[in-house]
Amino acid sequence: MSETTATRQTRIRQKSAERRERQRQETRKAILEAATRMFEREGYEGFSLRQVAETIGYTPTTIYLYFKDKDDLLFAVCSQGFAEFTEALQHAYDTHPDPTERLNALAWAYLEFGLSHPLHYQVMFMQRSEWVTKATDSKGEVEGSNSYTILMNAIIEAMKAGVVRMGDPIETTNLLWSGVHGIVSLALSMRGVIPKWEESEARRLMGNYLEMIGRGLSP
Amino acid sequence: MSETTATRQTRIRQKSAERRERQRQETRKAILEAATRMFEREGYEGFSLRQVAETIGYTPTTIYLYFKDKDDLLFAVCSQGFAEFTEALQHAYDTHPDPTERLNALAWAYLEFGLSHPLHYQVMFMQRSEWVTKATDSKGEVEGSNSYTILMNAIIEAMKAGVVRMGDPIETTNLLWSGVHGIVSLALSMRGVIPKWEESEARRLMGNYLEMIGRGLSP
DNA sequence: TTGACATAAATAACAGTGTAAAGTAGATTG
DNA sequence: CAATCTACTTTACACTGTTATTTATGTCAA
Repeated sequence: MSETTATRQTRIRQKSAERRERQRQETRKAILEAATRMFEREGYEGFSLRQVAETIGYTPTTIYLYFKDKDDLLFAVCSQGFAEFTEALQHAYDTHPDPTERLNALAWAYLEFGLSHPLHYQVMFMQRSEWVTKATDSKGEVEGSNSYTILMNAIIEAMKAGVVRMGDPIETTNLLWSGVHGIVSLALSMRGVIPKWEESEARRLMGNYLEMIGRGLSP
Repeated sequence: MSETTATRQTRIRQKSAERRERQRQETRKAILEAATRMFEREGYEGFSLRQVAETIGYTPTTIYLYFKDKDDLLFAVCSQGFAEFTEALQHAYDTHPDPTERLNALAWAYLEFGLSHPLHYQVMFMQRSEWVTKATDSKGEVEGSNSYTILMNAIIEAMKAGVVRMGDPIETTNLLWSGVHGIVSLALSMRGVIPKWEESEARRLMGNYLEMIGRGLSP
């Protein structure tokens, strides 16, 4: 009997540990969600640890039990952004078999992500761009699944298909990347500053850009 | 006699007022210079009003007698950056009569400014891009003397000369602008983050970009 | 069941930040 | 000489992120 009680006790103990762990992940998730809402409302500069804590009825210091510091929390918020971004590109990649259309679709998806997640985009690629590597590293992603490599693969295939002139794939990827990044970052920077720079202008610019590199990159 | 003393007094009073005004501008300049040094060392996020005050032996509140608030001081720092930037572009414009070379020179000057003034560039065009208009407005510049218009004029002339295909000058300017901005901002964001992205990579990328748009924009 | 222990959360405190209101020596002026 | 004006400081407030310390609360073995 001592044996059965022993096993029962260990079972209970394990269940208990599981439940505690589950609860821990739950409050962690609650903090993260509150932080995300907070970030999407206030942006990078207005993001405040204490306010996040307040909205979910915790003391500021409690957050430190679940995240190393403010940066760590904000990075967790951004990680979701990176995941969504990669997913958007991957979807564009998967749904367009034709090499040329695929490249265009990737550029458009890139733009749409930036326009629909301006705050995320800005912190991911402008304010805290050092996180781009940290994000892909921490998720242990294989080479082929991060956003940069998706773009590069599309370019390599376009080269193979003979619709893009041959050359160092990395250089060409950087060329395309900096182009779309320039359009997106400029659109986000200038929206509300220069009247002309609404979303429509960003889209027209992207159209012109794709048209131009269609000529400039053709073999 | 009362008249001569009266005029003498008024003269003295005026000189005194002038001297006070001169001293006032002097301390204002001292604050601005300290702020500039501070900014170039600490960057946008690390920029602190109280530290600026400390380095020049003033109380924090004194700065408010010369600048409206922290933002106003930082904007004054940036204004110098904008002036230098415009000057660099203007110089590139003036020293290259050939339309094609002129466009290339403008792009290279743009890149060099960004690489040699990374902190200024980032705050001017990435963190606080709303100041681009404020800067040109406050200086009361004519249409033709700000950086954007320099670029556009170069493009208009390149179109007239038949080396760039006809089209809406504004659209083409935006295309070129977003391209070089993409290269510069990405270079600054990724320096130190991705090993490959040193300055040399930015320059190689600019070379490729100019080569490509040479084909893509040719008539 | 009780006493030791671990875990979660809160308190208190520190060193910063920008900013506004009130006070204070010293020059300027009638 | 007294009043006023000017440049500046002192004081204070409401924030910020972060650390060390306490206080409950639940878990666990004897």
